[in-house]
Amino acid sequence: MDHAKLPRRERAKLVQKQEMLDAALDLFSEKGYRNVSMQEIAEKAEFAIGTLYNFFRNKEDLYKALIKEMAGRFEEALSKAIGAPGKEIEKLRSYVKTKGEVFRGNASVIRLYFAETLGASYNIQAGLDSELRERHGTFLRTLAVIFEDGMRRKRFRKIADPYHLAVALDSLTSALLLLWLEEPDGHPYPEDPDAILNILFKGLVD
Amino acid sequence: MDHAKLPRRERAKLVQKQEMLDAALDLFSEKGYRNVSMQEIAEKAEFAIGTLYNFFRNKEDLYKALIKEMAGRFEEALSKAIGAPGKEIEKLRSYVKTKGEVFRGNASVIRLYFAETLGASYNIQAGLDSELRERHGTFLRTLAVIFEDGMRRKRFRKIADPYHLAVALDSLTSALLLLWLEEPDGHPYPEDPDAILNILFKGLVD
Amino acid sequence: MDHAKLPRRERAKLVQKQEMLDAALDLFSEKGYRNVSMQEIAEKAEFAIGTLYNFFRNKEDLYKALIKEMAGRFEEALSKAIGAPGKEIEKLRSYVKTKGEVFRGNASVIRLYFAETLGASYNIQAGLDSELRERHGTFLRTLAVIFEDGMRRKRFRKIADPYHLAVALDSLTSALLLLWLEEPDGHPYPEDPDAILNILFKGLVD
Amino acid sequence: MDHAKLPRRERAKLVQKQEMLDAALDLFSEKGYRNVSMQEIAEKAEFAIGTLYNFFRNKEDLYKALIKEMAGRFEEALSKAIGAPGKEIEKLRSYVKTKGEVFRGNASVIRLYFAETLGASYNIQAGLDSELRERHGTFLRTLAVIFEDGMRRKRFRKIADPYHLAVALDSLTSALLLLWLEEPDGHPYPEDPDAILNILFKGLVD
DNA sequence: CATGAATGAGTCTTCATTCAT
DNA sequence: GATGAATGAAGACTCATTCAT
Repeated sequence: MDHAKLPRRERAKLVQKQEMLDAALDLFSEKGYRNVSMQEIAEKAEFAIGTLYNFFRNKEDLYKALIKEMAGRFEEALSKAIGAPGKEIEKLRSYVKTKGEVFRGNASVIRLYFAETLGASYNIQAGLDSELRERHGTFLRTLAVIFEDGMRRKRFRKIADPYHLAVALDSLTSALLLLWLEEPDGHPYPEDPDAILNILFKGLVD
Repeated sequence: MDHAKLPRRERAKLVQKQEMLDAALDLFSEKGYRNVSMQEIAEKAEFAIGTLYNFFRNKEDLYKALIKEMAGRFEEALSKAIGAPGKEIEKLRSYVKTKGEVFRGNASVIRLYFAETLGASYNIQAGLDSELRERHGTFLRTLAVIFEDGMRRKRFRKIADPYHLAVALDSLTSALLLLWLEEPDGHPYPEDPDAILNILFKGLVD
Repeated sequence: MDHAKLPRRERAKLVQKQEMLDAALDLFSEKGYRNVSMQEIAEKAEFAIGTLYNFFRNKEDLYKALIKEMAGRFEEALSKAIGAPGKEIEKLRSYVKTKGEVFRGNASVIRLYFAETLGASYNIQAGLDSELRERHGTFLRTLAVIFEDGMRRKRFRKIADPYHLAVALDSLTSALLLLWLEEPDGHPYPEDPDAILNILFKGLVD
Repeated sequence: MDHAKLPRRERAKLVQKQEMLDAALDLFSEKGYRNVSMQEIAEKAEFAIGTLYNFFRNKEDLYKALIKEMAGRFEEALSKAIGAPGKEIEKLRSYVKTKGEVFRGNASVIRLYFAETLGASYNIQAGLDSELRERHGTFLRTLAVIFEDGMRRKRFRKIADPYHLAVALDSLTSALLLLWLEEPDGHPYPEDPDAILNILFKGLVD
């Protein structure tokens, strides 16, 4: 993120690489891995195809770098959101809010992110897949800890397994974002985090 | 759905078509749309490739038929589960239970189903996509009606938008099934539906 | 070699395959393995490139088939030449004569044959290489047996290791053929086998 | 050949050029012309690829320089061997011995040498080819002169065309060296030159 | 003068689709 | 109506060569 001190040559290379990744992200987001050719990416990024191959060993390599970067960016933002000091409830509100902001600001790539994250990718052999799941699992556990903390401090009732609660919150927000993605007008992602959180906070029958 | 009365010739054709769809489902589930060739499907189904093309106009056509059939089968089971007469709570329990059973019994194809259903498919142009979403939307609205009914009959508290509740339940169960899919031992899908439903039924803070 | 009894379909396939091999042989002979593209071969054989790949798994496969066939044809002719009953001297004469005939009748491919046979091929990984050498080694041993027999029957003097004599005759005839290949007029391969054999038969100093 | 008197700058350049040729020789010997990239050569020689192109106009140019140098080195040694004063028989012994020594000391490049020399190179268009053959032809004629001299001085019987005898000796020694190259243990190149020369010196039947 | 990033033509290979038998 | 051989467009990747720094 902070390349300020690199020699000019190195900085230029990073810029180029980013241009390639950006072009690739746009195309993959729109059409999916197998429906985008290296030629296309090169053209969109305004480089020769050979230049692409000077930066990435092959198509898969480029894709992996892309997904990792994207997933990293997203999860960093979310981790930061739940990492700030404060009560558990505030962390959850921050999570819901940030997730909405981050994803709405990157609409074009969310589908790609979910495609890789939700266990439906046939594009890449082992490796990326497992790494991504690993990371997502770690994040879920961090989220679970918040529920756990809340329970220990008697702020939350022990209504369910904390990990299940983490999964519930994660999947619910993702599902709402996907709905919004399909029909931005029909299914707005709520501005008020509590509109979502109340599903967990308040009981239907209790 | 009911082929009993068709002339023998017609019935034989349906059997053949089903054999092709079965072979295709196996392969697509395992490797994804683009990583399966028509040749492969024909071989697995033990037909000549030309015969495949007598039944399906092209690869995409075959795929669409497949996904529709699969989604139809799944949603039929779920619709039946929530359609049986009974209290709302029982319907929800039945939904959670049935979803677990149906999906665990079709592990190999769930990934494919989610890939198409969760908004991450780049395989097929428009058409299937929207139809599938339409159906899923319809199902969600049916589910929402249950929450609405419960609220109207004062069995559920009005803690949130019924549609959001439907999305919540749908996404939560799907997420848990996906976790189970990745690590069948580490993340079992709960036998007791209430272990999941309590997340909605009982409030964390209330 | 004898396809007369095959069903018509099979025979047609063999004909096609042969047409491909013939086109490939011409091109490889002229330009070498790496300087010939599959596209070129397909065009010369008047098939689509895909058809080529229906007959040969890949370029290497096609090349191997080609070299094997060619080497087989050549060595069969030579084996036959030295296999006919008769005195050792007659066998050697027959060998020298036949080698001249066979190779002069296939001028365009000799270079390719020698390239693969004389240990100078960088085209194909292991496999062909060793198989070809194996066959050539076997042939040399058969040739050596003739010298051995001659010695045992006191028709030849024991002037050297029979295997060395086989190598000598084989390499000498090959070298003369290569000279003739370069300059057909300047270096005719002798009509009279004895012009060559006398180098072995009569001693320079003895 | 003798660079001692050149200005320092010039001498340094020659050293660089030689380093490039050495690296290239290693690689070409191992993998063949088409299977070695300029990048690889540059890396092995520890120069930038651009520098390579400052010394050689293109890949073919580099290859030609290489082959010429190598062939030159080999034939110089052999010419020297048969150029020393002495009886014809001694010259031939010296040739056989030297050829064995030179080639055994350069095992890794012999294949390359034979590939270019034995008429099986498809790497280089016209030019090198003919020059190399020219030189080899010249050498063979020099060798033939020895046989001729021996005949004129009644030391050799006139059993065959002197040029054929030269070809015979050249090809026989080469063939034995190639056999040794394939299986250094199974086919040793004889220590005693007469083991080879006797094939020419003593007659099988006479 | 050395450097090495950029270029893009050229190559092998796959596979959906057609159609003569 | 079934067959499967033939087709050729399309795609991933390589590498000799150039040229701005």
